[in-house]
Amino acid sequence: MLFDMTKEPGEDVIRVWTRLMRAQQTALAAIETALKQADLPPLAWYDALLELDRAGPDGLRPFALERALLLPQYGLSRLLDRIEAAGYLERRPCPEDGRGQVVVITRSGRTLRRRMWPVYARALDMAVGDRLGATEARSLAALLDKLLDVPAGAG
Amino acid sequence: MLFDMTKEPGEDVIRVWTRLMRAQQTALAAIETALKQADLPPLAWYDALLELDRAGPDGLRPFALERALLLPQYGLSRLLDRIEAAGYLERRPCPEDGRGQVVVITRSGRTLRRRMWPVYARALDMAVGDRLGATEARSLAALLDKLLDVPAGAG
DNA sequence: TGTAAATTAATGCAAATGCATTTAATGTCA
DNA sequence: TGACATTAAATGCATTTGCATTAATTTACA
Repeated sequence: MLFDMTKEPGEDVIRVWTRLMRAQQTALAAIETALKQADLPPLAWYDALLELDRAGPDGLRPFALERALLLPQYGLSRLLDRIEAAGYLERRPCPEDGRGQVVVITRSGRTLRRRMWPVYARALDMAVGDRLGATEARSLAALLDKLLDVPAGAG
Repeated sequence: MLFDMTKEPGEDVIRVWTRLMRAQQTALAAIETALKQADLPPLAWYDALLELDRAGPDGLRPFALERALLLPQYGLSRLLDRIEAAGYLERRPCPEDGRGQVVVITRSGRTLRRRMWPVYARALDMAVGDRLGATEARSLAALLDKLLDVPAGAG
């Protein structure tokens, strides 16, 4: 038999799942609320700007960003539309590939990211940091790691 | 000083946060995909139907469901619209409160929930159960608990 | 009792998301 | 080289979400 269709997730698995959903939702909501109250854009903008800032003046290809942020292709395309319209990034034609583009953060994009960070950081600390000791944080990170997709070549 | 505005989340806190986001997103996507491929409605429908099934023939008030499912008021109102339109629940006027309603699951709602469960369960096991040992699952659940809002009266 | 405040739920409208398709360029290989 | 498959990114359209407001009670209390 290829699959055991009758196997049920145990109590503990369900407990992990419901808490995972709720913990993420709660922390995310706290962070989004903090950003909104500070008149700042949503967290997704921060994530994108951080990647672009790290990438430096050479920028990033959208498909790379797509994978880094775990966004669907059309989702990223439209996120970039909005951030670009606000002036925080530029889309340039890609010299090496006529189909593609290179996305580069602007100066005001870097400024925005720096302004967002303290708000994000404080909310994150309240939602996560303050609730865990150092050992707990390390254990939790390690356990969550097991739920992430196994890197190619492993297994 | 009331707040230390300079405090930054430590490395480990950030690691916990990014993994929390990714683990939840990955597992949720796997479950939603499995449901969709089986031509079943989204997970939110399951959650609502499960609560209503548990509540039995007396049903539940929308504001109670709202809290159980952590949905915003308008979000729940519209989720109920859709599930009701599909015939899986009924909204009845509430005898004790003229403003409110009582939401009751229908027979076909109970059937749908039962049909969804094996699909949900198998996806959940692949995303979570199979990746954790029994001890790990218990530790993870306990650690995630610390991120949930402290019950009233504690602290 | 009568009036203000609070609670329950719906809804109009704008913004975001999901899906499928399209456009344009690149890669493959007979 | 030329046809076919593949990849990069955008977009039309329907669905869903978010926000603010509204409508209809019910509760509080002066």
